Amino acid sequence: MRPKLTLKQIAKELDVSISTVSKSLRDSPEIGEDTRQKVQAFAKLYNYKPNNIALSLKNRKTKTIGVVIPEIVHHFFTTVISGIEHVANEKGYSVIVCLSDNSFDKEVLNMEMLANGSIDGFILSVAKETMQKGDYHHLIEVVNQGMPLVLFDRSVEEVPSDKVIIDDVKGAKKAVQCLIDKGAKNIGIISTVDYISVGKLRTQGYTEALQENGFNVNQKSILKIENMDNIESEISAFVKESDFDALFAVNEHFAAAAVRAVRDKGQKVPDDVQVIGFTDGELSKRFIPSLTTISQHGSRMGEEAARLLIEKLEKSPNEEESYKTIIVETGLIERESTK
Amino acid sequence: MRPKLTLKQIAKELDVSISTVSKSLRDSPEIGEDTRQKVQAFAKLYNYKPNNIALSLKNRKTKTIGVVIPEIVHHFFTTVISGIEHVANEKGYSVIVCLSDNSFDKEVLNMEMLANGSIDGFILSVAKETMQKGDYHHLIEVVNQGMPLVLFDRSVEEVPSDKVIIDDVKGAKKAVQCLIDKGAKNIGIISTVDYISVGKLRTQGYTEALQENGFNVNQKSILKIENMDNIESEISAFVKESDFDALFAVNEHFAAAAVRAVRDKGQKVPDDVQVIGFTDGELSKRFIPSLTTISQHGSRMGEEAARLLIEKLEKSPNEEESYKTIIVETGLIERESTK
DNA sequence: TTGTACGCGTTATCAC
DNA sequence: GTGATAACGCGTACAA
Repeated sequence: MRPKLTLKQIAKELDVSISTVSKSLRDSPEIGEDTRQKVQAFAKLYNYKPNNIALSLKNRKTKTIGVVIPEIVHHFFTTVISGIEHVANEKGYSVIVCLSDNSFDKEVLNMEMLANGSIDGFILSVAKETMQKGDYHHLIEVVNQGMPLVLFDRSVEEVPSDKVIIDDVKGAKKAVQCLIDKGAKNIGIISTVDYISVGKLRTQGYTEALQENGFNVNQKSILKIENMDNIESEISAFVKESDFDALFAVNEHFAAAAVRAVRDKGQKVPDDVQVIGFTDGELSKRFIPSLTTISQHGSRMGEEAARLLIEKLEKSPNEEESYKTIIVETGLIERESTK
Repeated sequence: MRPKLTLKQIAKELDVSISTVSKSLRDSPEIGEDTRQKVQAFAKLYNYKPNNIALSLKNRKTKTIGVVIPEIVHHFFTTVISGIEHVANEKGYSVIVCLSDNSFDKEVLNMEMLANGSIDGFILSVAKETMQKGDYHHLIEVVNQGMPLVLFDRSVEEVPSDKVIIDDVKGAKKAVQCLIDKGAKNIGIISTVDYISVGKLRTQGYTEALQENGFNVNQKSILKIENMDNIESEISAFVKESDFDALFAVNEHFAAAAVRAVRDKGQKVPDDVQVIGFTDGELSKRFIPSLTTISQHGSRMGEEAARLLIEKLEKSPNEEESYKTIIVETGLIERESTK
């Protein structure tokens, strides 16, 4: 077992001073050709790499991005991570991923842990419980400390920061309009409780789209799901209750469960009931029937968020502060679950 | 904007020495009651937290685990991350996640980046390209440097390290036996190319199970898929070619595509053709018909891997070296895609 | 051309 | 009881 090499060891080995070694490796012109060669050869031979921790301490920069997300099982979040990773690595940054499990306490804890020097900036999507409480002082705290923060997807207005979101209202309208265009008359929505911003906004888009097309909005056509534990039965009951000819689900799990509920009721998708989802994941693609959906471009959101963060990290500190909000366009992917 | 507080600043503010502050905060008995109170009050008020980077440098420990996985879109890997996160956070460790994108070069690069002081140990699943090349010297290198490494899922014998794997052969046999027990006579397997260890082992299990039951093994009943890009058409052609009454797929994407291929052929699942998958993900659960599958317990694998790693990190260095291999049992989850 | 000294933030050891 | 000093590994301004 051969432990990592340090400048000090090289210096001792070659019988020169530490700074000579350091300078040689950084190709400083102060150092003579021959010593430089010698040192570089030695370093290469024994595969010297500077210690990141020491560099971080010295430069007050870790070249690491902290990502905090509510859960990783939603395919959407994994695509976001993938996008973040992609541009981060490209620019020489590492990515620390922490899961809040949708818990306020875990979110706070994770952020404290990371904020104490481990990272240069945050990319975060707010936990469900945090939105429910409406308590954002841990977020505001980090930006006050001068640590850049980019919020994505589940964003909150109260926090002054860069944001990467999609236009949920517009996306939802797109979905509902699509259903209407295909002849739907009685459209139900399967959404989340209102304190989840995206659920609220998508419900709003649904409502607006109906109104703009001269439809009535019936509260019985709106299902708001609180937790993911037994969505099957909730959705099944909801579908049985009314005579829908189309359903709009705010995520792909809901959409898949909706299809099942329709079939359990003895109806067919898309012939009797059309179904449209939100977020384009593996499930939507592989499902039978494959699911028409509003695509959220998770990896692009991740890329944008990373770009935004790194831009802020690398700009000179005397530039004036300004917060951007990037709205990633949604798309409509038509597949088998609509006519 | 208020930057982070350091010991030095507290010392200056309170007009005492740095070491007095440090000791006070660590409740050292050498310090007088009143100064200690004063310092602690001040630190609490301004929310002092020691700088992780400085601690890492001092302690030669980062309390961070590096996880390198081939891809994150496979639901299996996300559950593993989730498991790792879980026990790591519990024991005060952070998790850095890096994606190799199944590329040898990215795997090497990521590992080098992390190995230079950023982390205390690795949890890794080998990239496809790496297995193909059979070049593991970057892995061997890190263990030679004394950095603990735990391999999971796609493990390789050549590397001396702890391992967390499932018994792929046994799992596959379980799947095939299940099909045979349910009356299947002509079973096809949809697997990956042989250099992916799990694909090879599961194919082996398939073969053994058939032989043990007195069936012939027909090479035309074995499909080995190289890349995920157009599995649909490959699987469709494979299914049309033969007259299978059951299919065993080595992951859930293959299984879902198999169901579709069967239906395209005009047959029904499970009535005409039974289908069984491997890995229990969202897709298998939500699919219609829901998919019978061999469960891989990804999050348990992650937990075991993290436990193994942390155990090694925290044991005294003079203990003798030994490598454990933990085999996580597979389970059979029967759902609608089998009779 | 090379080496010395300092600082990043922390803790441990030793001196006062 | 309190404070100065060294050390972790590195880079750099400055001195020789």
